[in-house]
Amino acid sequence: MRRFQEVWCIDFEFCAPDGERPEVLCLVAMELNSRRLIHCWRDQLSDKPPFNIGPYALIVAYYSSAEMNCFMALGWPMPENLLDLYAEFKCLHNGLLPISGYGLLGALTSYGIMSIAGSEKKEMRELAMRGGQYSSEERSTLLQYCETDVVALSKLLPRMHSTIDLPRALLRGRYMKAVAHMEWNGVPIDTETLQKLRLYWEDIKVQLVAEVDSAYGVYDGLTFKQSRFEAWLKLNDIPWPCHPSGALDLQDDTFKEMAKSYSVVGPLRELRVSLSGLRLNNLAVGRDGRNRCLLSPFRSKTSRNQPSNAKFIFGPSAWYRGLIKPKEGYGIAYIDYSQQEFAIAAALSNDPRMIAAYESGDPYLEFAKQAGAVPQNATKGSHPSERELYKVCVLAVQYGMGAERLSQRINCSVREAKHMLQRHRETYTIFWTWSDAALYFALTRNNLGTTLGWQISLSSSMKTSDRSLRNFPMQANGAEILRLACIFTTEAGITVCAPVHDALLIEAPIERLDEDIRRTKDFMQKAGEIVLEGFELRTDVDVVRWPDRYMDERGVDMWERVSRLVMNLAG
DNA sequence: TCTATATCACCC
DNA sequence: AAACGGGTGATATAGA
Repeated sequence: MRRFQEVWCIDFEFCAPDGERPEVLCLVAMELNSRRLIHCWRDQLSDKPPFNIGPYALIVAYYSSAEMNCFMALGWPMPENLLDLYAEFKCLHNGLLPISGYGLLGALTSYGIMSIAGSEKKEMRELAMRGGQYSSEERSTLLQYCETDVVALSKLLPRMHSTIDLPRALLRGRYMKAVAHMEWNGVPIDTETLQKLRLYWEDIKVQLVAEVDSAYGVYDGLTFKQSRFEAWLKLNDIPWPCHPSGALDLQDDTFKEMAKSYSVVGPLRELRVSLSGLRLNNLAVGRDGRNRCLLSPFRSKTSRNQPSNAKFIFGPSAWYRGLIKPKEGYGIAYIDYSQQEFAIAAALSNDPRMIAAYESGDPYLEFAKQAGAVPQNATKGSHPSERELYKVCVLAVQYGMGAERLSQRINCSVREAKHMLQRHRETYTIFWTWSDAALYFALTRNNLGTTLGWQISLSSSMKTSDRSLRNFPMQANGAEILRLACIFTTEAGITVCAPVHDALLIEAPIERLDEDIRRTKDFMQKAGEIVLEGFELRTDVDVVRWPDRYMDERGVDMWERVSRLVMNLAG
């Protein structure tokens, strides 16, 4: 901290309706050396911050993506150095489950710092979210509350600072700035179609149920009644698999299996699949037609973002992505890492055969070759089913799947599944030795971390499975890599609409799109090289130019089906 | 009628 | 004891 002449703890109050950019209400800031305190209601804020944000100043905040969004709303440049105590607290206590959570109050509790009650905080947030005009009394209440958070921060920092790894903390701070950019940009949505879907969805569902359920009578309105289904099964003399609890097993897989022997349940299955999902009402789309929501950085144990599935366009089934559509004159590109976790495993373990498999361009087929399951000259076209099996096997290993489950998954005997998993062990012995060592390290040190310092601590109260620990380096380093990619791209002025775990959605005017894709791919590769000591990750890209819409291949059928029904209903 | 739990759907 | 990593969220049913 010595290098900083000024250390400013800051907090904004703001109003941010679903899908909209924030509207700033007020700001409180405190400089820690001089204890200088600044209070500003929104009308007192000019076009630049009332404090130093240059190279010798440190800006400290809790969940700073919100503060950076406020900077953007005010047209302010972002601070050079940003320290986010939320990210740091989460990193330091990840896996330890602090009793009051990972919010500011949780952090304060955890360090024994007194502050306001959670109920009061909630009340104040509600007052801020109300928006509109505020009486002078309300203004001073909000400013006062805002100050309590700043005072809390000023107490929290000295308690935490000796345990903070500053260079890496500042890197996480840079990511929070990138998050603000992405939240600010949002994803372009075809609002006309969205509106129609919202308008007619209930009718579509009713129509679907009416058509299909007349033959079964198991629906009550739009809800599937387990008890009625049970009665229907009895009536038709169909034995149905049950859970250990005795309840019917209603998984789609079970329906699929049963439909093979009892074709009469087929249409019911299709109906259930169609009705599942569609929660368009919560999708957070602003008046400007952009899908915008909290990305919730660092929320998962592996530090991935965890935005709300209901609000985020990449949350629900893939067919919803048909709603993503660039505005006139623009194009978008979805750029994702090819087999990212496999590559990370290869790079970190330095397993030569695994590296060779990745570098072949088709790791799954190459694994099948290395395992002797297909001839050396096999191709994706000549051995599609074998490739698929070995693909599932690779993914199974990444998640620590056992032979039992794998055999169900690929429809083979347990013996055969065991054999496949065994071949993975034999083919990638170096990887397995490394994975064993990582697990041993984690269990003896009660801690496991990434190249750039994200860590999980093991506690007796929250036992972490071996499978989680073995998977951690892949997933958490993958998250680090994507964070770096977000930092590089946003700082270079590329419009990033959203991060999706191993992918970025970017947007550009059509004439600049190819150039921005090229630059993004370069940045993504560079990000991988930093975390993986020079290992080169590949990326794939899907490009869409106005007036086309984005379409995920898994969603084509459902999209077309829904579109047809909407068209009929709209007349 | 509300809440907790179980189960399921979906994503990477 | 079970054995698929990390998640969010809707829904059905059971229990208070």
